[in-house]
Amino acid sequence: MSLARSARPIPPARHRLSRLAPLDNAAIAALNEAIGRPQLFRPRRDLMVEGRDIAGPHLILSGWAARVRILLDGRRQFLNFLLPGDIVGLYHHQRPVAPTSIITLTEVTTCVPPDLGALPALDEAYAISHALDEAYLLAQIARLGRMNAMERIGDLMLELHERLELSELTHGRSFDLPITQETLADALGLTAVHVNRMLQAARRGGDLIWSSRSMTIPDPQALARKVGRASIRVTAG
Amino acid sequence: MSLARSARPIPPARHRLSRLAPLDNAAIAALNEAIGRPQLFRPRRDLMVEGRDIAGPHLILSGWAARVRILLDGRRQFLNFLLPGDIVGLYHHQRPVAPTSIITLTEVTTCVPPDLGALPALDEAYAISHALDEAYLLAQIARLGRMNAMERIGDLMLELHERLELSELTHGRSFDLPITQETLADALGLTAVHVNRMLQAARRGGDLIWSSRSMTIPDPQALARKVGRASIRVTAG
DNA sequence: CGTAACTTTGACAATCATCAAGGCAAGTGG
DNA sequence: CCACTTGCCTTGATGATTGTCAAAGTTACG
Repeated sequence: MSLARSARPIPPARHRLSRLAPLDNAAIAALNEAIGRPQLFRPRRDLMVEGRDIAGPHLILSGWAARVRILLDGRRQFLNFLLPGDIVGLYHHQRPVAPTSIITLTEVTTCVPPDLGALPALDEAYAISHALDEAYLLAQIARLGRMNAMERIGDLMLELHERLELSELTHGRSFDLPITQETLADALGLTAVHVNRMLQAARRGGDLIWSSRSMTIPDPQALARKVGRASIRVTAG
Repeated sequence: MSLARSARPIPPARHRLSRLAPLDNAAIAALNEAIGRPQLFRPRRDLMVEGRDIAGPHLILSGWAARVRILLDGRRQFLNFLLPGDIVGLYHHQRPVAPTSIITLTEVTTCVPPDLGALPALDEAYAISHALDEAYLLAQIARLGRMNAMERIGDLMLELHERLELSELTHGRSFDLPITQETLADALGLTAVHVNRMLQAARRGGDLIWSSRSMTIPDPQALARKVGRASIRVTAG
């Protein structure tokens, strides 16, 4: 079922990183070796704690995690979701400090990505991956700042579908959404109650169908038009 | 007056980059040379256009700019502000594409920052600068997602004060805020009318005093406590 | 079978947006 | 020096969106 699927790691040759930049044999071998030493985390564990030195970077192999910020009175905002293929904690400077905590939402496996600067092909993939991360953060800002609840949900679902597709983790127009409505609310800057109502409205409108942890977008193009969304690119050609 | 002050470039030796990492003589010389070839932009000009190849990176020397995203129906969201010392368009990968447009808010001077990879000391400063940028984007997400109008304004003003202080562009508890309330609204995900009301409430409460393009924070620490804000760090030690 | 976590529903309240109009200050041209 | 325009700030009335609180239903799982 749901969790089992999201827990299956991506085979190295089909790994998202190899989609972002062509990897030579040395890079694939290094990646393969890294993937061979996975680390397992249970749900609701910290991968990183805001303000602490970064122990080591993580390459997500399976499962969902999220960067999170918690306000003093307990309000919680998820800054972005971390999906298989994503990299966190890889910085170019000395003694980096984690800008936010990272918490696992499901069971997660990670590995330590091959070092920066060792393999040019991988460095290129890292750079593109990083640029993509930035682009998605910018998208999140526009979503929270200028979209209403319905648009936020549609836009985020399209984004997740787009990102999961890069790792072959979609099933046509559906994908596994192994999180609760409360988690979704914390990512969208809404309350769980309102997310619930909007999801029901979206189903009535034929825009989104959510059931048993699986999300279906019956007509992605129509939804993209409706919420005014363009897919995200960071390189030319 | 206001614009004149914000148009004075930062002397290289006191430049924000040299605050982020110790620069050796070679780095300072390279920076100095770059600053010697400034480019001038009038207000409301594009420094970069979303989706286009990045012509060249910019190091902001004076004035304010902003990354912006515009929705199909014209709604506008400023993603972040770009202040003197900030760098944009510097990527590690081939053929980068601009993830968002950048527009000048005031008169702006920029220069082309010295190339990546040429000087280790500068590379370190770039990396730290980039990590700071990311941290401020994350702060913007939390602001838009989970703070109310009053908190957003207070938090943003504290952030701007903190950032401008790094370049010695503050005057004690005041700083130049050379933008309109509508621009502020587009950065805060609010309407200009509501920003206006909240600014008045903030003045009545003694939290913020805005007049003739200058912002004063009578008691920054008290305000930080009130909105639950911690200052931002990206390196240990 | 029972418990805990999650989803759903309803009534009501707060926050913020919208619309429309007026005021004020700076600059422009007669 | 005075009308006139323009951009920006301010105010009021009203409404839509979203939050809050509380309770009941549902599902997963031991």
